Amino acid sequence: MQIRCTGAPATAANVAHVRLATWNVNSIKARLPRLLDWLRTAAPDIVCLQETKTGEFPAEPVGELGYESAAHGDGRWNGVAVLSRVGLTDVTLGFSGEPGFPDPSSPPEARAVGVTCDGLRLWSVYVPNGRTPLDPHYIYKLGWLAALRDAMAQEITLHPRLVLCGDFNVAPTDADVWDPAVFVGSTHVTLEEREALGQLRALGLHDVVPRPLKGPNPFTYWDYRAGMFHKDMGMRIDLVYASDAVAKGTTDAYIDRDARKGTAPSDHAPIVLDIDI
DNA sequence: ATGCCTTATTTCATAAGA
Repeated sequence: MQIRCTGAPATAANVAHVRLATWNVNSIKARLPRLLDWLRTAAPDIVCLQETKTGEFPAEPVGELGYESAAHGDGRWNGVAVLSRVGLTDVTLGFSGEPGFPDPSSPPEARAVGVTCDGLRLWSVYVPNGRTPLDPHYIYKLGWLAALRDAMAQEITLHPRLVLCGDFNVAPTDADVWDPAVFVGSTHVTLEEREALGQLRALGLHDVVPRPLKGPNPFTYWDYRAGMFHKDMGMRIDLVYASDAVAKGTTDAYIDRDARKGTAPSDHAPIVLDIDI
């Protein structure tokens, strides 16, 4: 974070700038070369990562670029992390009341990590997929989101500058999928899932919709198959939910679709926010 | 053009993704 000293009177407070990103990398191991390249060019101060898919986070190579890291991983699936070059403290792995699978009392999976970076409280989350509305994983997804809501209700009272971001595996509206008709009867678009997002927003969190760099759709995910990216047949399922203070200070938010191109991309693109505080 | 699926693992087959 850079501090711009204007020399103005004390009533005009100095403005701190931070560039924040969130990106489902679909394996940090497979994506490490692209992540490192992207860190150099996009120059984010803080990066929330999802689907790292490892218990052994590559702290050293990202450290060489100046980033501290906090990682929560459990092996083959899931895994979340945060990188920061503006400080990284108060790391919380998972949240109070977080359910597991198959039973809520099962050990929680590695799907949430909370950190504090230079006055911002951040949560990087990877919400359960749900598979289908008739699958036990769907009940798990709804229970996980309800527990997340309760945890964030506490967090926002403690941290007015709160950002909850990551892969929510829910498209907030029909405009957030390339063809709503295709998704009838599927997970990610049901009323219950969308109401769960509404419960998060009811806490005072704002859906910061990023601008696409091409075309009208703010999609963040495109299936690898059948040239979906090239036809812009995607979904907006990666979300940034920001408290008032953070949302009001956001000067830009965009989807870095270039990161979805080329050799060995993730199936998700990063969202980048520029924030003045 | 951006180009028609990818990942990790119980690895030459499977489960999972959304």
